[in-house]
Amino acid sequence: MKTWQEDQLNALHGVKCEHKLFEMMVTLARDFGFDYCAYVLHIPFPLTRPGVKIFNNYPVAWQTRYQVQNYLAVDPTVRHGLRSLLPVIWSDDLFLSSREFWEDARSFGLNVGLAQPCRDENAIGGMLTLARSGEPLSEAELQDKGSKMAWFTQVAHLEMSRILCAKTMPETEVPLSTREIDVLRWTADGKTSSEISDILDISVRTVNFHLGNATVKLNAVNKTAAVVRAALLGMLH
Amino acid sequence: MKTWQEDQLNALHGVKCEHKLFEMMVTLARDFGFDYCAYVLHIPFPLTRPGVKIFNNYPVAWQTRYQVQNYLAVDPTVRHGLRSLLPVIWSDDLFLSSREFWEDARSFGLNVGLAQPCRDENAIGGMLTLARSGEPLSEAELQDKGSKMAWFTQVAHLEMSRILCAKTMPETEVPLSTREIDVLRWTADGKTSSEISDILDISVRTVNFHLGNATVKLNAVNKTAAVVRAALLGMLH
DNA sequence: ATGTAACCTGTAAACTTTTACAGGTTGACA
DNA sequence: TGTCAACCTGTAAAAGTTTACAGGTTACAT
Repeated sequence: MKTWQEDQLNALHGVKCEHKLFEMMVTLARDFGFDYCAYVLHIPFPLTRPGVKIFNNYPVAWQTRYQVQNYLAVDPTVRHGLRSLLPVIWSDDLFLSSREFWEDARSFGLNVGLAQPCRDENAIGGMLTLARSGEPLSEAELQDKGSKMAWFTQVAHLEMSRILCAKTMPETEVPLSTREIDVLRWTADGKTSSEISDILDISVRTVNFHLGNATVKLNAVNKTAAVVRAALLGMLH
Repeated sequence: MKTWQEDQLNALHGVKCEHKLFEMMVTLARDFGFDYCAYVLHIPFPLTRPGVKIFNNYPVAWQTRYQVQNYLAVDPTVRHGLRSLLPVIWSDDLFLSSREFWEDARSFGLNVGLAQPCRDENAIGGMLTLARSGEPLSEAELQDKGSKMAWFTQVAHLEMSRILCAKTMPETEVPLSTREIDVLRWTADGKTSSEISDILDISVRTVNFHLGNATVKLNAVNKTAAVVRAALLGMLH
């Protein structure tokens, strides 16, 4: 194992293609002591059918099985990653409610693993899983690698989400005007158009005008959807 | 300097009081090689007047000066932390647009520092700054400490935000019912009550009933504010 | 058995949002 | 000088939201 340095992470910066980026992550994972590497990206739009992208270098047979059995819906690490930012280590305990899944995974040589979730400024979630067939995780290894893995996850996630956001959600790139942001912010706090017109000292018509423009820019169907998107994407901070 | 171990971070877990927690962070920062430590927590509610909490052990004279001059509004590290998750190192470049502030800070012995932002599941932002008067930051030190600091920040932030969320936003603790979440989710995607009544096969009255209950639970004034809160707080994931 | 949380439904009036229409000013920049 | 982005304004009808009122069922735990 090479010395695992931050330099190697810097190399991830600016990569254009998500597959190329994932290949680099696989190499980093190997240097880090893990044969397998998986990345799950969670784009929370639309909220009722959020997008999930999965990259992994697991055995192809397992990849197929995971999809056929729809294990994504069962996988406790994925559910964990949606609610927490703390790392989890694969264990019998973790897979209590999905024994079948866990046994199935192990039959494909996926014995030892840990997963580190993270978030970015746009409410987009990511989770890096590192795994291997052999050598169990020791306390010493966790001590040494825990924080590095969190950092690896964060850096990889920022790059992945940059690439995939631009590709799948062009509206995140459209800049809102100052007034549009003002009006959305007050709307997010529950003010009506007429209240906002008083606050900003403009007419109700103008408030609705800016709201309408922001709604179009954000590719939303009404102000509620617009304001949720803008808020989650961090445009109102 | 003691060996800086993850164990020490685990000790942060479960602390009840934010001041006690910050004291522990100061100790960790010292062991880590920095005399000064500052933590900024950003609670994005209401969006038009977000809450900011600051903890630091800077010289008292500087703390006063920072407040009197309202440097919070100028401080480029704070602005950076609101938009990015990457660390920044204090440098002439960073403070280009606020030379006065930077010179003032250095006159109080704040010469060397770096800041690491982070986010949690609830859209609450945090930023840890570590600083000292002496020894400049070397490449080797950054290599060694970068990922540890990110992890330190993350762990400290989760604890801080746990403590302060419960204290300042009791509505984050109130659990929403399944139906309330369903209805809020569809609303967040821009569906009207009558569309949702078709989707869930319930009456329009019932949709509005759940929306109303959720609005009260979330301490919001209307469904728009309710849905933004729920979404930012991660309740709709 | 009694309570409790979650769920479900109706009506009506007052208010707010959405969507058309149509028109204007200002300041920056080439 | 012309173009552009950002800003501003009006009216009116249709659709949606909010807030009262008032009533109900079901499942589960003490």
